[in-house]
Amino acid sequence: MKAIAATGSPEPVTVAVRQRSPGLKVATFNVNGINGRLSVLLLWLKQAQPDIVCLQELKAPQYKFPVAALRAAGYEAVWHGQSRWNGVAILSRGSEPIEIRRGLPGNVEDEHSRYIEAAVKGVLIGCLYLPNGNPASGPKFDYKLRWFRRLIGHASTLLATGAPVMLVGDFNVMPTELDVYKPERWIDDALFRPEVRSAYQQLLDQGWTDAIRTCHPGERIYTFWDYLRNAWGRDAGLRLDHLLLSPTLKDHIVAAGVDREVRGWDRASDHAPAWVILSHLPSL
DNA sequence: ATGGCTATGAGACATAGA
Repeated sequence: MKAIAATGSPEPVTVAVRQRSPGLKVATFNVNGINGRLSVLLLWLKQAQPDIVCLQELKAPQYKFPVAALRAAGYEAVWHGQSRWNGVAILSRGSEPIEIRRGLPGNVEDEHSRYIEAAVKGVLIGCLYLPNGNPASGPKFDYKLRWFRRLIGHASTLLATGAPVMLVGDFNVMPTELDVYKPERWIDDALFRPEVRSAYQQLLDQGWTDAIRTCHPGERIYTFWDYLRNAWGRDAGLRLDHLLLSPTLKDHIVAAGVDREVRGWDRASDHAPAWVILSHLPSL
């Protein structure tokens, strides 16, 4: 809301005017333990003021999600917790996300909490935490590839709806050499293996737009720095967290980026938040 | 190649992360 002084009035009259929205800010943040990281998350929410947030690696069972603290900060949430590992959530500022599904179709045996989907502020949001897959090769790598196949299949059905959709989260993939501080060191890693990069490319080929890369072609941008070996101090980073936009949304990109400084905070996650701002959409 | 660090759940260390 914005106060407008009506001209000609004897006194300033406050008129409620719907402020022109600066746009819809959608962010993703692998928090690496939502309870251990709560102070960092709340401070970042206050500073960054995202409208929609996808969280990964909650590392908390369903009942330990800090719903009250987030509500006090102005966010409603849907989440899929899991004890110790994984866990994903979608936050929405000032409105209730409408949960559409949890878990990807294609394997009822898969009990990892790695995907949740909700309708939020007129956009369909798929929040994902793709398996790490190390060591490659092996059963974990196979699981990663199978999970990726299921994601690609579901992504195509989402696109077929024609709705404004975003696939947002920790993809555990560096898409190109530009996304790795030292590509030759990562050739055989599950995050950079050709099969995985090619799967990511297949996703883009369906018609998805990588918001951060599109806004910053040719630029070295990272979203993750290992806790080990002073990776943050050396800027030895990886770009793992991505925001993919359906064709309807890509023409509305205003800006995209990474809140790098958050990685330098006390008790930081090993990931930094990444975000995109979309201009006002007709449907919103 | 290894180990370095950090989280969780447990109440020591095992396991996963990337």
